Amino acid sequence: MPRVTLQTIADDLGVSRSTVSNAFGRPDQLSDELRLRILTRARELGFSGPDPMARGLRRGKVGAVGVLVDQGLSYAFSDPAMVTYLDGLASELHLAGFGLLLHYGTGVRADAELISRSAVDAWVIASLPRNNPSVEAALAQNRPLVVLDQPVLPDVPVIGMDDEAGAASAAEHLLELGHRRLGVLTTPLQPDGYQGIADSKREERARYDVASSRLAGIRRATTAAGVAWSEVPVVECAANDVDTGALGGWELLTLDAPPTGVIALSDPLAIGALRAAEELDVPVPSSLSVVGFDDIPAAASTTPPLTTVSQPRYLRGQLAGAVVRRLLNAQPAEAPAAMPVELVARASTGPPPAAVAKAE
Amino acid sequence: MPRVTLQTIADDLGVSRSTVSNAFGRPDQLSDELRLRILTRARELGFSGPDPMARGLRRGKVGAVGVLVDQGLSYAFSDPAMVTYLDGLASELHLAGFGLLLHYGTGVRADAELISRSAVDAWVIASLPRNNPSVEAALAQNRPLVVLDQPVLPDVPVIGMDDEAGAASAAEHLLELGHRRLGVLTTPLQPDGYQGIADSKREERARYDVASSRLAGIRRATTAAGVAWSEVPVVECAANDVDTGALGGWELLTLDAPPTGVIALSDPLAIGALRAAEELDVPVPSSLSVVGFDDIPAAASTTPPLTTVSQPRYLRGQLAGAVVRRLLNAQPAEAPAAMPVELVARASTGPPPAAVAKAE
DNA sequence: ACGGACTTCTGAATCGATCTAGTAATGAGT
DNA sequence: ACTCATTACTAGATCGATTCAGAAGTCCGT
Repeated sequence: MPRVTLQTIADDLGVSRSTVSNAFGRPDQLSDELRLRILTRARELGFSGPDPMARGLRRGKVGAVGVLVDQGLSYAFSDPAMVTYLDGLASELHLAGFGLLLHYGTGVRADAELISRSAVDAWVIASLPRNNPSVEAALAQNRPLVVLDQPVLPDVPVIGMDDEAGAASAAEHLLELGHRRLGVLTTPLQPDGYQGIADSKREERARYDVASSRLAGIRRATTAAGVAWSEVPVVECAANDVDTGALGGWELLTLDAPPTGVIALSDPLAIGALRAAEELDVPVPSSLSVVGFDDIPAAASTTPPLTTVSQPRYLRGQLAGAVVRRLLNAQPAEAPAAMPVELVARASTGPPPAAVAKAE
Repeated sequence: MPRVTLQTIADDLGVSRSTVSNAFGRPDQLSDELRLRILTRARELGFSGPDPMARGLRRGKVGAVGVLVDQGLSYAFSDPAMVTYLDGLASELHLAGFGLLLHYGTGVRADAELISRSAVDAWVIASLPRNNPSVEAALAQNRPLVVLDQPVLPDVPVIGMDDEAGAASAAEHLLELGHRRLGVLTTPLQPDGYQGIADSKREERARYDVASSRLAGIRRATTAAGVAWSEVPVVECAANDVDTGALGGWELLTLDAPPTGVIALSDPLAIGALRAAEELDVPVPSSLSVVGFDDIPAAASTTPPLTTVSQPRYLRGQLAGAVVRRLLNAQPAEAPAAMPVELVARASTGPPPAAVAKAE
């Protein structure tokens, strides 16, 4: 049994294919009476509308925006901040009639190949490392493309925040409270699963721009306050989740001279640090202050509630969608200004313990 | 500047379009030397491979599987069980070269329209209510289709579990411990945002098959044990998350005759119930037993660790992917057997308090 | 020197729609 | 009665690839 196409219906009804096409796509081009007859007969014949592929070819649009996410889906979606971004993105694009085509941005050759073969109208890169073949593949398609967070690419709009300033404000918050002994818990710097102290070489070679900028912000703030960067231990966590954060927290808190203030580059890591502190019987905030990043919903209900750098994530997702739409309409997409960040001071931070403060 | 196509390259090199096509898709059809020349020139001209749409039209495949999720993305992805399903699904399909095209399955007319217009090779319905226009739209495309969990549809393979048996075993577990006063916390029965006691009418009209089956299982078990179903309060939660679960938990625990055993139809709801118990100073498990459903990762580390009905979610996602692949290869997809379920007894359940047990 | 078997490449049909330009018919205005 | 619009529909080119049937050339064995 051959497939039902516009032609099938046209022949059946004795009208031209164009007319049938118009019945679906341009109701004003034919009489209501005929249109109704066509639609009815189409339904009877089991025709569910013009073939999306053929229409896509002719029109030059498919109604899908490709999204490249890091690693596995569970990884991407176990990060609450990412979920919120994607939710904002999806809602905005959905309104404009686009679906989200999810692909792994692993950078593996076969995956990059897949990306080249994907029928989409535009691409959104959702927080990937630099020098990623998957990203190259998406770029090569010469379609509109926007980046969420990272990587920073020439001539590509990035929807990001002022990571450096945000991180600096987190550090300044602790410094102003009197902390001199700081520690950092960072999200991965390279996609290689490394866990542990990140030396300066590793820091320089970072392939995640966001982590890079945040570290730079902290470095700037500490240096300005007279705290040498070399004395700030940076522990890299292999994944961005609470368990891994707890691991990193242990590592920081069991150092010979443990920090009195910890800056985590994400809330899950910060929550992990809180857990580590609890497990090690280090009271927060009296003996240890913890600052997070992103202000995910859970941040408000930790014990104690987490001080964190807030950013409008849903909004940023939406903005990314809006920029994609502009680009698709061939409107210039002035690179949007970085979104504002704001430190939300809750109860996980306070002055350092007197003893340590005096020892300085 | 016109677009670069196979023809552009063919003309440039003085070969036929077919040969250029073969250079990309069938390396054995031409000499290595010519192939290399074509590929090189193509790269120079900024050609990133055959147009996916055109290829899709001709081949009848696009390399994308549509996924219909309930409500918003954040809703779908705030459900850890769903994320795990999708992860398994994505990993399986990814191997076969497919991306996931996410669409909302809201059932709104405009959305259903979008679905009809989507270029995909197959559909996966990820846990939607019955009588959903979006599902109809996907079905109408006459493409391979599988359902994850719900809705149950004639002639459509469902990747599900034996919800009734699982729920029954949860109820039996409590009954065997001696509980006679049970309460149920259910996920939505209808997609209308209702929160509160679900009467029998609402139960009958449920549009979520999974919740329906689980309730039926509990009913069977309680009835068999001589506990009248009409005496088991069923509180419906408007959303499947911890906060909403806590709300429902409050409602159950502040009844005139509060239950000593609560069966939650999902782990987030169960965790919410634990929180409500804590807030109300009801000790678990000495005064209250709580059973969850799904065994999400968080279930093992609640206080106390949650007794829950475990099911292989990642595996089920993969299985769904495998079934899609079979269907795409026109192989018959014998409806796969329902996956095994298993009650994992942890510390959130125990015998009912003596006083209440005696009172019965 | 001839038939067969390869290898390498080409021509043309085809996938299923959209869309521009144009035809035929009807009605309105002068 | 003649022009000019408007409405309702159609013919045919087009989007950019894939693929099958064959053409042209090369190599081999007899």
